[in-house]
Amino acid sequence: MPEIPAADFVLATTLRSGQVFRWQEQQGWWYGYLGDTLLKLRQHDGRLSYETSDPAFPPHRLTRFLALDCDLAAILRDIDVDPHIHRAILRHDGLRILRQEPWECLASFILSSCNNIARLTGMLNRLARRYGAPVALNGFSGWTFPAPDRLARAPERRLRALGLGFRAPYLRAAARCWCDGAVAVDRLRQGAYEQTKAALREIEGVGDKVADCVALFAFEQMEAFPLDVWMLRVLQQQYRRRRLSPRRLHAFARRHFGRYAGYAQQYLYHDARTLAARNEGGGRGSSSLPQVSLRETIPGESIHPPSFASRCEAKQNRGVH
DNA sequence: CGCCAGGTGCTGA
DNA sequence: TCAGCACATGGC
Repeated sequence: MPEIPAADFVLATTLRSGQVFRWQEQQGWWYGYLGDTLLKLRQHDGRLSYETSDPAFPPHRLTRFLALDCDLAAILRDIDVDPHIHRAILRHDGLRILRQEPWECLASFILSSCNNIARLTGMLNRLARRYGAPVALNGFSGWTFPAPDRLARAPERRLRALGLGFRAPYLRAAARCWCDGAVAVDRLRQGAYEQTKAALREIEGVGDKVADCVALFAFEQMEAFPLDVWMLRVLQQQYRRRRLSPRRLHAFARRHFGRYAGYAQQYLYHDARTLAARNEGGGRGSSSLPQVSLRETIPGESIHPPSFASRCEAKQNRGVH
């Protein structure tokens, strides 16, 4: 069985940190995809054992995907600028930002909007089963993620039937864009962050947040700082930046953390989510992060404004019957 | 059963 | 530049 060195790295933390959604652990092995290759990984003693469905799969492709060629310690030293990020680093050291296949990354994060990871995983797997290709490795079998031209041709109602909801037309539009060659994929890795993000935002259905995710997780733009509801809460509560619009929060975070802001984001994001999970068992709203909305909670105020999602539903219900 | 989920595009001020 | 709104659905 092939192996590669994997120092300063924690596979499980990395794969569970919300960058990828179709990897799963089974009997001590992690199964997932890199492009059309099915991979099987296990970490032990600072090394990584792996098998693949592709006999010609070169080891350096795995090294690249897992970003094992990066000096993680140096990156973490660079972003370790305050007590909050320091705590997150101590808790999740070994988490690395992957280098994903751009198309699957883009599609995944388009579908992530107003969604939770469990359901997103289901949506992606249903898409793969319906439009992808079967692939197997030892006892494990699955489907590769569909190429963009397959999804560009898929009727919107078929996509909706897979449970994509209002994201279906966004995904289709992005698939068309991708096929049309409207996206200069090769350039996105090279250029400056602003250029990459602007190019991604040209795609219909891609806004600030998804563009930052794809820039960071697929195009090695380490200063990209995806600002989702979790990070909004972190910045508002831990960093006491209330009353700032999302735009200004984003600018603050990039300034505060610098050239590896994306790494800081990922550590803070993962820390907030695992903290929330830890608090599930205990009190209800007693945990530090949940319950606060986009805009503001005034210190000492007992009433929280309604969250984004509940406001969405209130609107909907009003229109019913 | 109600709350929430790694948002985006459009509109009007 | 920013707030408010519609958009659909299921996991927990």
